[in-house]
Amino acid sequence: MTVRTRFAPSPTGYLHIGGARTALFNWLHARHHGGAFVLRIEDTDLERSTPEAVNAILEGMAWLGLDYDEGPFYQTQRFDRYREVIHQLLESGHAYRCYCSKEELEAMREAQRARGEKPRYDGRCRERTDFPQGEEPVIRFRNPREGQVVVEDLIHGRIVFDNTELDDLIIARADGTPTYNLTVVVDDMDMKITHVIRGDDHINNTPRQINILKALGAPLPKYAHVPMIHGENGRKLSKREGAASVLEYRDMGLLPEAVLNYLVRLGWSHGDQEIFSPDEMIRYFDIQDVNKAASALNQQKLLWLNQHYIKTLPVEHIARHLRWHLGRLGIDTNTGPELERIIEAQRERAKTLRGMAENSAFFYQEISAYDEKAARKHLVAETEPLLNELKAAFGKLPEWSAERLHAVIQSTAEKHGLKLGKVAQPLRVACSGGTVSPPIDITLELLGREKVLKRLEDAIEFIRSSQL
RNA sequence: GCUCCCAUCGUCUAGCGGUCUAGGACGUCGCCCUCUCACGGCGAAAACCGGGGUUCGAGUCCCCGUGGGAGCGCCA
Repeated sequence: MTVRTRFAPSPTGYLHIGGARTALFNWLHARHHGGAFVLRIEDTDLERSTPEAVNAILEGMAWLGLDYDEGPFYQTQRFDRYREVIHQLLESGHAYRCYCSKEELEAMREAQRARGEKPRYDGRCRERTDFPQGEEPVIRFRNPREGQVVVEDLIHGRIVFDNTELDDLIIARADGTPTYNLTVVVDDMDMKITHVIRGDDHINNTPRQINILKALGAPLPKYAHVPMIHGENGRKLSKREGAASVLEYRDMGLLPEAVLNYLVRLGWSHGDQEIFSPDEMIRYFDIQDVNKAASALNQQKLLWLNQHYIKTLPVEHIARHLRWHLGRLGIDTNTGPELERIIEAQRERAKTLRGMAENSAFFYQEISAYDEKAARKHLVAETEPLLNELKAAFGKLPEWSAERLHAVIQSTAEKHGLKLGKVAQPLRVACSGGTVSPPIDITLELLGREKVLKRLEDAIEFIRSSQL
């Protein structure tokens, strides 16, 4: 039987890091087995679902490169089918109408809690034969009252639930709309899902879903419940430390390759290997190797991976992403050096593409203001003659190359009995606006003679005017 | 409260009864390289939650405890 997995987010928020990993594992499992990966949007909660969230999910998946073979399917478009199944369940006696009011149910739960019991529906409408007028009933699934449900989880192993722990859950609301546990079951059945890979917060839903599946006479999928992801502090994921949209990771300047690599290593490993290309992930991934314990997010490692990919991915590939980030900063890359050359010069000193874009802005646009501290230290009276001298020498250079530039800087430093840094730093501040840039000779070469001379002139002017 | 899940360095993890004086990675701390920031190189500190079993032998299996987490909605 061919493997079929699905990712079934509810569009009530953005695609966060935990959801992204669930999607990734489903995708990997399907790809590894040459099966199909289905995307299903669980939007039955009309109140909380939004089209923006749907878009964020779709966009996030696209950015990560998690392509699906079928879907996106929307549950709101399948209400007729759910109604049909609910009827079927009613007909076969696997479901019944419940006329209990919300207040009544709340009172019941209250009493159970007071007795130290687990709150659950006691089945008081189970055998009811009268049909009160007025009240619209909900439909409940008639859960078996004896025996056990055994889940053979691919990650956790055997998990056993007593049916007495389960109650008769609502499968249709009073307004006739289906609830989660019903729609999941119907969809997984109809879409012939063979492997349900989801967060382990769903473990407790599994026996209920299995019972419904059995009542429907449907084959049972295999289950794999992946551990949760916690925030940096080891506690529940909060918005600011990763629950944010994966699109925010994109905006932050991360490469999808890095995010994917980071996510796959959260709860899964292949010996001591740290770096995985998508192809390698697909080749080595086995859902059974996934860990059982929750793992905490570690931004440092994510950034390290990002830097790794910035350093090693083909320059043209980085260029596509960097251009996008420069664009966001309002920078037109036609006004300066070739982007690929910037990347070669910058890739070893950037943790994020956004940082790289910011640090490369001076190649394309004028320096709006010198870094204050840097100017105070390097653009001072003592350095003015130095800059003057360099400017004159640069102006006469027969060839504008890093080698020639380096020679000039070197000899200037020697002539004044200075270490290279004493000359390089003022130059750097004058030409880049700050104290950080690629090696000075390369920076100058990339900038071009015209801009360098102009900026030296501006710097000299700056020194003079700040002395008044 | 009840049910279920989980437990190796700060973090991600290797380990699937002997090869563990517990390996790798991020981070941290030294040293080297160096025109800035970085990259890189070398090195160091750092963990089997506790207690009982099983076994010739336990990080690895079982039980209990402790500590985390999830679920218990006419949310998904």
